[in-house]
Amino acid sequence: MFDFQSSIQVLRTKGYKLTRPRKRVLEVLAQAQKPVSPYDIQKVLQQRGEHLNHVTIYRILDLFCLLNLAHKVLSFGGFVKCTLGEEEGCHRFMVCRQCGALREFADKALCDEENEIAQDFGFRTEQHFSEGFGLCSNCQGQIF
Amino acid sequence: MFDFQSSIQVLRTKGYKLTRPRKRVLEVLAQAQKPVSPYDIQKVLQQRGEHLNHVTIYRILDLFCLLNLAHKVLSFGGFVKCTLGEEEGCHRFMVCRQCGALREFADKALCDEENEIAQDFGFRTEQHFSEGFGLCSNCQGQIF
DNA sequence: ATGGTAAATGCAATATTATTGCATTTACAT
DNA sequence: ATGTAAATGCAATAATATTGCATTTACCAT
Repeated sequence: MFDFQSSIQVLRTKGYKLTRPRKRVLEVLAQAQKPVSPYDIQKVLQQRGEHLNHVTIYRILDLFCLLNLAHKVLSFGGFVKCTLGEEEGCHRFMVCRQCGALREFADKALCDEENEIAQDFGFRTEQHFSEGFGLCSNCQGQIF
Repeated sequence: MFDFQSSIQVLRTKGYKLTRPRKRVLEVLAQAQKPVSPYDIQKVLQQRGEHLNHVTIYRILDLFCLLNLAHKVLSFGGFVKCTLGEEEGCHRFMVCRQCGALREFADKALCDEENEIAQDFGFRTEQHFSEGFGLCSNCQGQIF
């Protein structure tokens, strides 16, 4: 998961309406190479001659997060980005501090290890988020 | 790191003035059992008869994050909390979804593992954040 | 195809959170 | 004590987020 088409499937199968605004937001997320805020999304669509109320975008993003079609990330101001990961409750990102490029991944071993540590503190963890902050391959060579 | 006293040391040794507002914010962070927002901090201090301008609190928190005396966390709206961890560039939390209780920890093995995965994608990561979201020992027994 | 209906969106108002420039105050070195 | 850079306060403004309600739309049954 989740390209544009499979995201649409998720909406349909879970009984949510496939509306024009939802399709537009899905498109933007699918195309984005870095985290985007609700207002970023609005701007992008504006440029394509498509006006969406920001409230609508907020509500759509809430839904998408609920359905695991999108996530909020801490880096770059906690913006949102579509998920590429499959595993339930495991949402891991690496973010380039230079260009904002973002990759999502999932890793069960990491979750297991974190669960063990949590147990030592009496915690039972259900969701795992992580963000590695650094430089992507492109930006490593460059000098700024 | 970092109780109230050692945080004060960090400020002194790095040449930052030890002001009344900074001491107050440090106190609140040190006493907080869950992530607190800038305005949370303002309210707590208000109740103690101490008024701080919110701008000041924002600037103080910026500084504290820069000095690794505080961190921003994603859960509960990206609020801030003092750090308890030592390792450079490794900031891991577990957060109780019920009561907001938060524990910080650091773990080198996790960082190494994440670095390896990052390498496969061409990323070189410098900072690691993670949040495990679940239930603390207190809240596990309770039914809501 | 067409109409009924719940769901989704738009809009307006408002709340919350965050930032900036500049005047004033304060911690700290001398 | 006092000069000075650093820190804070204040006022204005920007950016982000939420709510209630009227209107529109997707999708179902016909």
